[in-house]
Amino acid sequence: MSTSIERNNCSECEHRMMCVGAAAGNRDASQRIRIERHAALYHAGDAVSDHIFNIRSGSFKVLRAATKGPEQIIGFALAPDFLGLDALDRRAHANTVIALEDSEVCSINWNRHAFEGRRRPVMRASLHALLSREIRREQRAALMLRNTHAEQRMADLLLSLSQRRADYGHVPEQFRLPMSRCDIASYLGVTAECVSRLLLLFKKRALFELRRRDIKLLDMDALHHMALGHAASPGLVTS
Amino acid sequence: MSTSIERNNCSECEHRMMCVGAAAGNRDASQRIRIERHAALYHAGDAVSDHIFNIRSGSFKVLRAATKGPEQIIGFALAPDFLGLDALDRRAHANTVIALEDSEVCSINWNRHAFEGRRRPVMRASLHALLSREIRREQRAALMLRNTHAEQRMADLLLSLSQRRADYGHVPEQFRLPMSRCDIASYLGVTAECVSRLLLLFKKRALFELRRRDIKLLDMDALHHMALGHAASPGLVTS
DNA sequence: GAAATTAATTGATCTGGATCAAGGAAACGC
DNA sequence: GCGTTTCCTTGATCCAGATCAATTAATTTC
Repeated sequence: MSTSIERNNCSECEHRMMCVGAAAGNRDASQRIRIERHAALYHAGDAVSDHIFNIRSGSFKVLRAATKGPEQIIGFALAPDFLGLDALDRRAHANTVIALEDSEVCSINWNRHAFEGRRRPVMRASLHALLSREIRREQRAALMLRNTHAEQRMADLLLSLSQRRADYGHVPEQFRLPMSRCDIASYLGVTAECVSRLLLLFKKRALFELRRRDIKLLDMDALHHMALGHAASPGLVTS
Repeated sequence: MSTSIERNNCSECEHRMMCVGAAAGNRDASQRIRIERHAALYHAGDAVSDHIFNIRSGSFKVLRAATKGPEQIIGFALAPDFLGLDALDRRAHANTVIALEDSEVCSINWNRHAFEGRRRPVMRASLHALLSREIRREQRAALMLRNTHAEQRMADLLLSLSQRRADYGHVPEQFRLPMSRCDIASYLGVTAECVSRLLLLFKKRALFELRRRDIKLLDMDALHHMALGHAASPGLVTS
């Protein structure tokens, strides 16, 4: 459960096209940080530095230390997502971020690059864009949660994960779920039992193949249809 | 259903302490816009100008034109909230914003003030802060929706409305709900019937007085307790 | 101000998912 | 390797909230 830090040369970084750090054109804009599975990038209550984090590889869960009972997962972050955008004006983080697998992030001093120097319009535009996009992403997540049927939520999550892989240039229909069933349940606002049964049901309907955490989507159209709330067929119990 | 526009002098504006427009110190940074009840500030699909909107009086509902069925409400906005923060990097709005009562907003050209001139650190800091805060607000809304029990969600909404009034310097326990039961239902992700029954139940438990849309919170502690998921007593049916 | 809409309430029934309760299967520790 | 822990699955029951159906109360409209 340790982290290691090293210098990073943004101008040679493979992500420079989509990274604010690189947009600043600054060679030492960022540090690369390695985080082991189950380790935290930061905890709720930790002091906020002027840094945001860009995921280079791996995945994370973002969670709120629950007032009651178990942790509540408020999101999953995959490369090339950003973390820490919700705390730019805060002294302490409100959420905890845990690596779901061995991961790497770039740490970017946004404050320095946004304000220092007289003109960095690209950089600033990127930061505004990032923040605005993050707002839309959260809105979308909330929309998903207003679906009363767990089926719709699950379909939405799977498609979202698939889409994000596609955006990153990976094959969208086959991947490994980095999170546990329990994490999925918490994110969707349902119980773990419900997740288990839903996955079984979806498998029976041949929407995907699933073995442990390896999934291969077979019928994306049906998933899309389902995510929009058109109940496909009977329910959980019936089949 | 019309809107009227007039010039606004930020330096004399009563909201200048909490407004980015005023932080820019620019006299003609903003326009004041009056919007009648039921009129739209903007519709999904409308072109995005370089403006964000600061609510000076009144209230709005933010909704996504639903793919299926009726509209889905993704949020309520009250003075002194901002609108349009989710579209800074977009050409078209994704959401529609409708006034719940006759309202006034200031329209602020953020792009101009963020980039033009060589130094407006306060202004930029404000915009970043606004965006970051909006992300946290959305995260909080999503957290509310992960509560499986409608009771918790309702309690959370009422407290949120109350809190926002308190933040704005108004009396927190007595106010008028600007939105319909139907809007509340959509926002909470439950049916209108459920909202109606919940309000009745809460009233029976003496958590508040309610006549039409005028509410007076009596037991804020109980509401807080409930919002955290500690079921107060029996359920909807029993009492 | 009466008719026509629309919003809100109330009741009865049904069901999806929670909850309670065991088992089984990987991963982890030594 | 074996035991331990954690994760996941499966079954049975129950209940909160959806759905269907009607009635009542507010707004609009003319």
